[in-house]
Amino acid sequence: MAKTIEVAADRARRGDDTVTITPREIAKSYHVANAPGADALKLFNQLIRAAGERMGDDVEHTARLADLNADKGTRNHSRQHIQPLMLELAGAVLCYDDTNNQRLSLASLIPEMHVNYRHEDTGHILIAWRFGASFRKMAKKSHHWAEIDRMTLLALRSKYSVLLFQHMSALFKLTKVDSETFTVQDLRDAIGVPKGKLKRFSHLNDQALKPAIKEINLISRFTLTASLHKKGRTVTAVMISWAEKPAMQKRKAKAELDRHSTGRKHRLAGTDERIAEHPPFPDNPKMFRHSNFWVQVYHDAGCRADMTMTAQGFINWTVATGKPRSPQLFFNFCKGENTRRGIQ
DNA sequence: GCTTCGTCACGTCCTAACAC
DNA sequence: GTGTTAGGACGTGACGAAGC
Repeated sequence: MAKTIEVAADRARRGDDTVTITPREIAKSYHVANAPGADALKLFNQLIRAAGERMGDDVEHTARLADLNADKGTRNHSRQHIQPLMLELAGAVLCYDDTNNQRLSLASLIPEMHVNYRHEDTGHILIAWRFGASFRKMAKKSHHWAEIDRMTLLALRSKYSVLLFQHMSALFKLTKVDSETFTVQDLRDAIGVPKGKLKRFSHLNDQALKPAIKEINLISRFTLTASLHKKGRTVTAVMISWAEKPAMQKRKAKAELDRHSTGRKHRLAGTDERIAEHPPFPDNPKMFRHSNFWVQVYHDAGCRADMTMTAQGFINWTVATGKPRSPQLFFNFCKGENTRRGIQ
């Protein structure tokens, strides 16, 4: 079985910047005391990715702040802005319970970070950091890796969503299970609810769990469902199950990811009906190939007919029939194009 | 500088289940 | 039957970031 750092190296060689390879132990079997906020968690994810196959080495890693800022979904960090995030990461404690060896470990995630702003006037700010010894040891030994969809993770807004998505990403690639049951305390630990906060389950559910699941379901390629296990009226455990979305829903999630986050709250609540759920179909067939969303539908349908002619055909068909130019109808139209044009 | 929006935490009220 | 405890729904306010 490939080691985590080998998989990270492989992804780096292939230039795959859509995922972050992380030790599954980090994504799942640990929890973070003094859990940082969403921005700091995203920064941590970016640092893991920047370190890549060297995440297990006792070296000082470096990255340009401009490169970190280039990721869609991150705030445009300045030196002043990144300092509190570094403080949050420095204060976060990794709690790892190795149940096989019955050993509980507590360790700093990132004990050392530096900002080199000597050349700030030219826009060159350099971030340098070392991962904590426990993290490095875990990364080196790890044979289980989690593939975390970076675009999705960076688009999430709350820390509860980020931590839940990170935790669940460690499970998505497992084929034999499709659910995980948490005790209420385990769930609090997994999503980083501070001690003494959201004391009642209803608060935890309303303010952390439900919004996190809703947000993840809107923009990721998986659908999460939470079921409550009760003893009487008291919730004793929460089962979270997951399923990969069908192609059409994945496209909707991708389209949401591509849209600006402003107004996402209303789209989550379903209260903003003015905003279309997909970009309009191009009026000019020659412009069709520049519309990523519709080109993706064309490919998903397995269409091998000429792209411009297919777009023109679909426009003609909607004009003749009065049907809407919806993704579902275009998907069906594309599927029929191979047959109509005699393409095997 | 003001407004808007989003996150987070917590309070209140009502209802329902449980223990005695 | 009654008191206690917990859940659900709803509302409010503090705070910070982004947009204008």
